[in-house]
Order: sequence, then C-alpha cells, then structure tokens
Amino acid sequence: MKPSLPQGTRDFSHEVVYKRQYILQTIRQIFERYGFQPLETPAMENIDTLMGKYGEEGDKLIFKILNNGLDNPNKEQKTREALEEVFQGKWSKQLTERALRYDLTIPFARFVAMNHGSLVFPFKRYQIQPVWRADRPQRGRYREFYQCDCDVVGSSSLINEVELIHIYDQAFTSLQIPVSIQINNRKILAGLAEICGGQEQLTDITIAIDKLDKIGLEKVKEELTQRGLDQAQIEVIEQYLNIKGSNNEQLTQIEQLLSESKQAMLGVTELRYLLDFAKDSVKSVQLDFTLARGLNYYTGTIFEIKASTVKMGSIGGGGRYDDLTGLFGVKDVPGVGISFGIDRIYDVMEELNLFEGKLSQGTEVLFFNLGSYEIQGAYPVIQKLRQAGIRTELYHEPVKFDKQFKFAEKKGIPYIAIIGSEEITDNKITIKHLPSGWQEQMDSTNIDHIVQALHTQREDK
RNA sequence: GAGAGCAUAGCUCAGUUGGUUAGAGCGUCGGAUUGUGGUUCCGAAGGUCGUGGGUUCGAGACCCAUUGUUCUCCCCA
Repeated sequence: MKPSLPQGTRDFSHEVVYKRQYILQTIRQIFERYGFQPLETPAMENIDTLMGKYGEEGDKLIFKILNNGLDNPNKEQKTREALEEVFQGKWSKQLTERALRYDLTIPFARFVAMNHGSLVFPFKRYQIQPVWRADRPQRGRYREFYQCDCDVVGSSSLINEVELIHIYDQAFTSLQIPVSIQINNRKILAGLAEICGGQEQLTDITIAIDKLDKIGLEKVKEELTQRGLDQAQIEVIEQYLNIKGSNNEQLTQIEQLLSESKQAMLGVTELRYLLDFAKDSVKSVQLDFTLARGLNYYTGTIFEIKASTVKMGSIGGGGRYDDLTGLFGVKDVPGVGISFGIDRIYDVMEELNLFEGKLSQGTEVLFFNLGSYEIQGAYPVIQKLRQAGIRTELYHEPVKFDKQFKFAEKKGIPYIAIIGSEEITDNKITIKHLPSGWQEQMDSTNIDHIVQALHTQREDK
C-alpha cells in the first residue's frame, strides 16, 4: 500500500521538533515561574462532556469515535435504529460515546468540576497538548494542532489579568517576537449592545465588529443591517468603532459614548486598572475596542496577540469567564486564561529567522568505525564522552572513510573522531573539525581535554 | 457546508495545435578513491503520467467521473 497521512495532520522532522520544543520550553518555563502547574487530560472525552459547548458549528467539528462491537449481531436492531437517528441529525450513544478533545478549556473545566473539593484555590494550571478538529485544512489550519493554555480559576481578582499580561510579555520578549497585546473588556461590548437594542444583539454585534480590520467599516455596517440593527443603532456603533488615540484618550471617549451603561463603566474601570498597572512594565499593551473574540463564555477582560511585523492571524488569545464549570454543575468558579498558538508562533519565528543558534543540536561527534577490534578500543572513550554530556555517535559499520565523512557531513555533525590500531596502542585519539579542517591527535584518557577541544569555537574554512 | 486550482522519477518541475522510444536539475547507488570528506569526472538504477471510464487511427495533453492535495469563503488557533 501507498503510505499517507490523514488529512490535516503532519509529521515533524527533527529540525522542526527542535524548534517547536524551543518554543514550548520557553513558554513552559515562564508558566512555572508564575506558579502554574501542569495538567494533562486524556485525548478522548465522553462525548457529553464536549457536545454543546462550542456552538452548533463546533459540534460538527468534533471528531467522534465509533463504538467498538457495532457488528455484534445481538445488537443489530438497536444499531440500525441508532443509525436512523444520525440521519435526523442526532448522535446516538449507541454509535459513539467518546470523542477527541476539541480544546483544552472544556476538559479543564471538567477536571475542576470533578476535583473542586480537593483543589487549592485559586487553582493555576497550564496545559500543553494536541487538540483535534474536523475542520477543512488550509493555510495555518490543521486537524491536529497544539494548544498551550494557562488558566487561573477560583479568583475574580484583576491581579490575575495583570499576571497573564506579564506572562505574554515575557514569553514574546524571550522569543524575540515583536507583538502587540490587544486588550478589551466584554462588559464594554455588552454595554454597547445594551445601548443598541439589548443584550440579545450582543453576539450579532460582536461578530460584525470583530471583522472591522478584515472587511472595513462599510461592510461591517452592511452586516449589521443584515443582522437587523436600525440606523440609529448603527450610528452609535460607528462612533464606537471610530474611537482612536492613545489608551487613555480612548478610555475617555468610551466613557462619554457609553456613559448610560453601568456595565460598560465597570469594564472601563477594569481596563483602566490593568493599563495603569502595566503601563511602565509592559509597553506593548494596546487597547482595542473592536476586539471581540468569538467564544461566548468570555465575560470580562479579553486578550489577543498579534505579531507586529508579520502578517498572520492572532498568535494567542484569552479572557475572563465567570462561570465555566457551571456547565458541569459547579457554580461560582470564576476564571481567566490565555492561550498561545504554537503552530502560528512557529511560522512567525521561521519568517523572522529567530531560531538561529537557539536550538538543541544533533550529534556533536561521530566516531569512525575501523573494524571490530578498533571499536572495542574506542567504545570506552565514547561512553566517557557521553557521560561528560557530549552527544556522540559511532558509525554503524566499517566502511571506507569516504562514506563515513559524507555521513557526518550530511547529518551536520561538526566533529569526527578516529581511533585506529595505532591510536589504541598509544592511547591516542584523532579529532577533526569538519567545517574548519582543524585536526589534532590527543591523549584518549584525558576526557576533559577532549571535551574542551569539542567545545572550542572554530572558524569555518 | 460553499467555491477554485493542482496531480508526470524519491524531491522540484519541463513536456509545443493530440503524433515515434516521456525529459531536466537535485537526490540515491556504483566507480575514479582500502586512514582524511566536501569539488570534479564517468556510469547506473528509478515512471501503471493519481485512479476508472470516454473521444480518437493515435491521449501525459481533450471530455466525464472519482480520489488525494492546496487555497479561498464560513468559522477558527
């Protein structure tokens, strides 16, 4: 058979894995520095846990796992009936009881709901795992991709938002990606909706204005009309969208425009607190009232990260949610969280050439294989180098030097080592640096000296 | 869910209005070269032209279907 991958999935070669690990390790370290602890949840969840949490579209994009034993003749009648239900648009547990996780937030909420009795609140967890979506793959979109989340639950304090802003800032500073951290508050959007026809318009309004930078003001107004808003309401929204200036200027303007809404004013107060707190330490925080974010469970602060110098969708996002675990019967567990879009961060860094010199490398030294007697002499040296932390490989069979050199060249191994019969008698080792041509015979018992030679910077020829 | 493009050697791609035996570069393998590679030179292997039908004296090329893949919209990370 011809081997192939399922649509929208990828193999990662060693170069890519090194780079991805570099990103993940950088972020993980920062999470831990702020007191977040890791959590892992299963790839699959009970289907009830996931269904209905991501909207109608989301349900369609969940990968469902077929039950085993459907071919059992004793259950044939039931199975056929269940299949009929599928044509009615319903998924029966008779056919599927499990599904692949669609994001990390709902499984986390499930975990908190199950364990809230034994957790210490506020509970701070980070989670880095793949998720699966039956979406149609396209540029920057896959059916299997990683999410990298950190959330605090059990605290309404805005200091959590402050911490998350600093995590974002440190992560992207550390990765050397220039970004703007865009920030808004759902209460302001809710206030806008309140003034323009009521809460039930909130979703319609947010979906439309979120598209501002993509489709422009005129198209947004068209969409608002289509969604049933009248002229006066659209006018207010237009004023809202036209707010510009520094963070402080924008806050002043929004206060005037939405002064009627208590909710909006609360949002302004929260934003002012955050911006004030961050204004000296984090330069890249940018107020953006058009930021809406799709997920409906957000209730307060919302974040989104955009790379400033690369054209790419958002590379991170998050926000506050007041009642996530309510879905699982546990009330009053407010939370706030952020997420890093690893796959897109990778693309941005690749484009900006930010990986150079930062990666854990492959093999540092290749021992030539000159025959079984010579290998036995060389092997103790190989093991000592490995104990000393040198990434060391031995060529797998005694073939002519030409081949062994070319192997080292192709794998990008900088040093080769030769221990032949002469060297064995004299306790010597010949080390050669391929890029420069530097070569020296040294004492094979003096491991420190060898390690030192391997760590010396050398100019290429 | 809606729409568009692409599919020829391991990879990147040529292939004329339909015309003999389908090509190139890179890579792979062997040799020049049995303890010092990279360059160079010589040689070789490698193809159901995605699959199935159709039109034609003749199809890699045209038509239909199908599968895969890429991209756009919707939505999202």
